[in-house]
Order: sequence, then structure tokens, then C-alpha cells
Amino acid sequence: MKNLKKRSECPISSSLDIWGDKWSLLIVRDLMLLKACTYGDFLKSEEKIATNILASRLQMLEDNEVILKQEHPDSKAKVLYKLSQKGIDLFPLMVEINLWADKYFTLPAERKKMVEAVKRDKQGFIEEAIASMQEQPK
Amino acid sequence: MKNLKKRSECPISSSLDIWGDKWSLLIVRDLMLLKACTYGDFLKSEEKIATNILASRLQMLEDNEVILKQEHPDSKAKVLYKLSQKGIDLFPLMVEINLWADKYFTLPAERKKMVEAVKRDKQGFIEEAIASMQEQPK
DNA sequence: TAAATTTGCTTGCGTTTTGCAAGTGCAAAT
DNA sequence: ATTTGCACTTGCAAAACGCAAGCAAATTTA
Repeated sequence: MKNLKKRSECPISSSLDIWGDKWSLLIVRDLMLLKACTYGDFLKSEEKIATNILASRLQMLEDNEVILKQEHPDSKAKVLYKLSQKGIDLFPLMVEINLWADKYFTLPAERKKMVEAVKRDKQGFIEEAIASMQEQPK
Repeated sequence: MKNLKKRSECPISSSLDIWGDKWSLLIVRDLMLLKACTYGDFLKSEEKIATNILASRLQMLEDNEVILKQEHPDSKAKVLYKLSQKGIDLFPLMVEINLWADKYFTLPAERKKMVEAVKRDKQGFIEEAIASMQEQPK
């Protein structure tokens, strides 16, 4: 199941071909906030993604090497999803989304705090966050 | 025709509710590159959006105040679409998409040049681009 | 000034994707 | 040995998409 049909050579278009839908970046968000997620973790998220859609998006993101599937240290029944470097590199983009949203929506207190930290020192915030995502990369 | 149903309070989710699809950011891209577009201009783009989809996305982006519809100075038969401030504020996000894509895809020469300029001075590039988009805002 | 063309859409319709619920198979716990 | 947990898969109705054709108003051409 490969979805690698490019509509054009435009980088915006090629990027949207991978994660340009309502769900993919929410999966990436969960992985940025939690570092590693099980299938069930994604289902627990506030937006209530349907399980078949989740499966298809995880497959797509894995095919495109944005996420990695690893065995869970606790049990063979569990799976651990993590961001690859390609996924981690989406962090600056996610930061900009938060900044845009901060200007036009009301953010939950928790996220607002994060955005304020970004405003204080964007570059530092991003570097620190990326470094922490890169810990014990297995 | 209002599509303002929020899946959650998460800013990523709220943002995706507006432009989280395969086409909306391509419309925004066209407007960032051309400053103002007619309906026909969007249809001419490389990705070949279907006319009914284009109409629905323009409506959605207008409902959400990302774009503005103006009368064309040359003719009543034409319409001019432009970015609102809210749309212009998506520019830093678009820059990050280009940077991400530059790392993982091969960019067309023209766009590659732009990305190199961004790498030289991101903040300056963004400020200059935004200033130029804000000229004669009518 | 009548006819043809341009422009910005809308409509119909078959195909694909989504969303919801239920089901399946393997692993682990009881 | 049976129940529970986990990661999916399947079925199906509803919505969204994509393509082609149609349409009304404005403009250009003959």
C-alpha cells in the first residue's frame, strides 16, 4: 500500500501529498508530545480518529518514513510508534502552526504556555525540543 | 456554507480544520507567489484542481477569512482573490514547509533559489516577503 | 448590434474516502 | 483454560472527490 503519487514537483504539493489531510499532523503532534505512542494512545486523543483511518495514516506515514514502528519493550502485543528524523524535522513547522493559531484562536492554557516560551526564544525552544526527541534513538 | 466545526481546542487541530486538505495551501501558495489571482489563474496551476473543488475551497478560505474577494479593476466579469492578513500570516508556515521539503525532496531550480535565500537570512526573507504582500492592501 | 468568447462558477454522476460499528487474531493476564 | 487487552481488519452507509458538461453574465469580435 504505497501512496507516493506526486501531483507536481512543487515542494508544498509534494509535502501535502504525504501529510496534507485532517489527521496526519495530529498523529505527528501526539508523537511530539508523548515521544512514543501505541496504537491505543492515538485512539485516546481528543479528536477521536476512527480506527481504520488511524491504521491507514500510520501506514502512509511509515511508507513515507515520517514515523517508525518498533517493538514495545513490555510486550509483544504492543507496538511503539516513534518519529523518524524526517518526522522530527516537522517540528519547526508544527511550531509555526501553533504560532499562527495563537494569533487567530484561543489556545488551551497548557499550549499557550508553550507558545509563550516559543515567543521568548524560538530557535532555542526548537533546538531543545528536537534534541530531546532525538534521545535514545535505538 | 460554513465549515467551522472544531474537532478540539488543539491549535493544530483547529488549523487543520481550516486548511488541512490537499488543496487549500496550494491556493495560498499561488496567492503568495502571484499576489492576486483570478479563478482562472488557480485552474492553470500545475496540480490541476477540479473546478468544483476550487470553488468549495475558495468559499471555505473566504468564510474563514484567509482570503479576500475583490472586484477586478479591468472587468466586472473577473474576480480578484487576495490573501487577508490572516492568510499572509501563513507565510512563515509555508517557508517551513519549503525547508522541510528541501531536506527530503528535490526542489525545482526556481524554488531551490528561494530556499537558499531563506537559509541565508530566514527572518529577513520573511519580513521582506510579508511587507511586499501588504502593499496597497486596498 | 448580433454572435462568439471569456469568466466564474454550478450541476450530475460515478468513484474514492471517510466514519462508525462490529469483528478477528494473537499475546498476556487471571 | 478463559478472559481481557491490543492492534488492527471488515462491512457498509454517507460524504467528499474528480471529471465532464452546462450556464449566466460580462466582454470581445465581426
